[in-house]
Amino acid sequence: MAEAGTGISRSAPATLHDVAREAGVSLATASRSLNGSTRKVNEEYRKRVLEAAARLDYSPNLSAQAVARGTTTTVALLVADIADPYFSSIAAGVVAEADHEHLIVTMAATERDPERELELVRTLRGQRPRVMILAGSRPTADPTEGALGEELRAYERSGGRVVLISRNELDLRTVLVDNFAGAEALARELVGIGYRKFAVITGAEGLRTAADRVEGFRAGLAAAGGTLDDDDVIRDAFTRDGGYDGMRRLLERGPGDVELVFAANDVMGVGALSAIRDAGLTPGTDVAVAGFDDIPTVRDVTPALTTVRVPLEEIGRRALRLALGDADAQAEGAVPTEVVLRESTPGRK
Amino acid sequence: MAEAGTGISRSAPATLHDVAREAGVSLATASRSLNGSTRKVNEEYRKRVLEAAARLDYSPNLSAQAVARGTTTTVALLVADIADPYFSSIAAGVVAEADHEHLIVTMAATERDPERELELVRTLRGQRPRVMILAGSRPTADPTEGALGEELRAYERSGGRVVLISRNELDLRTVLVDNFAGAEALARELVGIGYRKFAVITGAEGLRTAADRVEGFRAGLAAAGGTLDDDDVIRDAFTRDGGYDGMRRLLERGPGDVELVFAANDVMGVGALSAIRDAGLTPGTDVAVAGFDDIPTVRDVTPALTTVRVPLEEIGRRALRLALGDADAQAEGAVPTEVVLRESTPGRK
DNA sequence: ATCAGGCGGGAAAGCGCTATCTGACTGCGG
DNA sequence: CCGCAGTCAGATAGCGCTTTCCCGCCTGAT
Repeated sequence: MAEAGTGISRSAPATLHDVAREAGVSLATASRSLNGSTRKVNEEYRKRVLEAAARLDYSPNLSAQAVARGTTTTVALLVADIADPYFSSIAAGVVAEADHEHLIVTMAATERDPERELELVRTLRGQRPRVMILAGSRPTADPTEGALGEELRAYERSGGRVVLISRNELDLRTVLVDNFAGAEALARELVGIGYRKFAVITGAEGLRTAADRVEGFRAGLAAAGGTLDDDDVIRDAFTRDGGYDGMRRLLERGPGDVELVFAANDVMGVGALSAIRDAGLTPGTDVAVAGFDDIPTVRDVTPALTTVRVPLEEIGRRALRLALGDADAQAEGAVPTEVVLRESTPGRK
Repeated sequence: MAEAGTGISRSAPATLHDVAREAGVSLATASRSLNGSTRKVNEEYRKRVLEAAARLDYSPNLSAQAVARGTTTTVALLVADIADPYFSSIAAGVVAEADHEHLIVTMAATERDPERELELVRTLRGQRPRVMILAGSRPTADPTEGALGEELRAYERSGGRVVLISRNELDLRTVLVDNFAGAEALARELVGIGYRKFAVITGAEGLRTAADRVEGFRAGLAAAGGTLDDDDVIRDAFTRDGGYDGMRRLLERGPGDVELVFAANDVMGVGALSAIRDAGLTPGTDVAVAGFDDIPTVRDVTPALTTVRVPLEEIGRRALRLALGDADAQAEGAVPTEVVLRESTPGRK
């Protein structure tokens, strides 16, 4: 077994064949004892196989099993950016649930590039994952959208399950977050505690999630009596730096009479807080800020950020359950959200 | 091809066989044209194969390739907690570099449980990944350590590559972070700007990374002239809540004369800031705080947290390069760190 | 003309498994 | 005492690929 040269023995991992030989049984019996089968195996034989496997440190080759069985134990997860707390929280949920189902998660990052996303879906299809979860919305008017839909449908036709998170552009299973209702509720509450004049910082035009949040916010204001001028809707990257930048631009336009800025997600909100501070103002007091998502950090910034809680990890879990055909997950509607008022929006009454 | 019943045609994905038939060539030629080979294929044939593949929307079955080639394109990544910014930043680096090398990353979370870690390593070995990256240190005196080492060594013997991140307990390739030097430098700088009396909040005893940071900090103080009483070293969970809790305990002991609290990582530091604030004090002014890692959020908390920058994403990239035998990565020593002074430690001179 | 030698397509032998099929052996009713 | 159904180990035919190996063909040197 030892190879000449290095002196370090380099042995290929034990195969089922090795185990069978070591145990003195047939390949079939070894397979049956080690990896469940409907058939019964004599207790004596099974024991011998298990011992042999332990002795040889046997570990079944998942690729070979996948080929033979025609099905894998893999879940593919696509996110925009792994380091973004929004996505890493979702990912944590997916991984936790996958682990529970004895599935393995493979992960890739689209970097918010639709072309890359398409490319990744193509590559990951090669794995024949049981499930494919796509998180993070893409521009509504994306030229590759058709191709992506085509690709995903082909994947479903071949037995795979696709689940989208918070994006229903494509006609596929989706874990829907009620962005509209959440933002609407937020707007009402903010008006309720005395705010009247609002501005919004959001992502690029056409980002579904962002658009829903802004629309919901608008609807809430309309109903409750707040105002939001069209040119007080600032667009920038859907990231922390985008939030910082958007806020800076807003402030540069002169103080104006904006009382509260709604950032379409928390990372932008956090960036906005910093921009306000860097401009020499006091966030909360001089300009109130609210976000969306309730990522872990927002309770630790100062002032703690008012936001709409989205149960991110639960969404990840639910996405996987939905893909696996869990009846409950199917039945539930959009994921409920909850307004969380904190110090970044002190009451004005 | 269409199945009766549902009316929805459900077709298995095209196989290489299908492509070969469609193109009117042999399996071998199809394989050679689609997935590189040393051998040349007639341009005319190659074209026909490529067209046929496109027409059938062929996607090579990676499991089958893995079985046939005896090698995969998979990288396995183990982290303690995916939602923790420390790990998600590292993961982002690994994924980015993997993508660059056309490798696929599978990810699992140990939840900081050594038994689970061992279990996961066993499972993931079944994938026969080319590389296995373990991030996050484990207790030095862990009973399963021997078993883990055994498992990893067996994996290496079978041709795999293990890389550890910031933990060198096991005799394996490691991306080492110079925790000691970083903390030492931090201590010197803090003494330099006027601090004298310190406390530390760190993780459970025996956590290598945490221990190195505390030791380094101590060494720096010893050299520069600061003091740190033994009972001013608080231990708690190595998480945000652990930091909060540790700080709370420290404050409950009465104000004392501690000027600056060094938290062994940023998430603890952020928790500590919140604890200070919740106790009615002003972090930075009443009690200064410093952390370690420079995770993205720390520049957005108030006061912005003084810390030691660790290039987390770069570490992830480097881990993979190291595993793949990149000469540069081999040659480089420990990852350098850099002290970043911010408002949480205003000068006292 | 002749033949060595490259070239490149196709047949087929695996890769490590699972699942179907085969057949030896049991036990039981008639 | 025969036959028949029921068990369960073992042989074997795949799964979707890659990679020899074989062999016909064309080239070009002799």
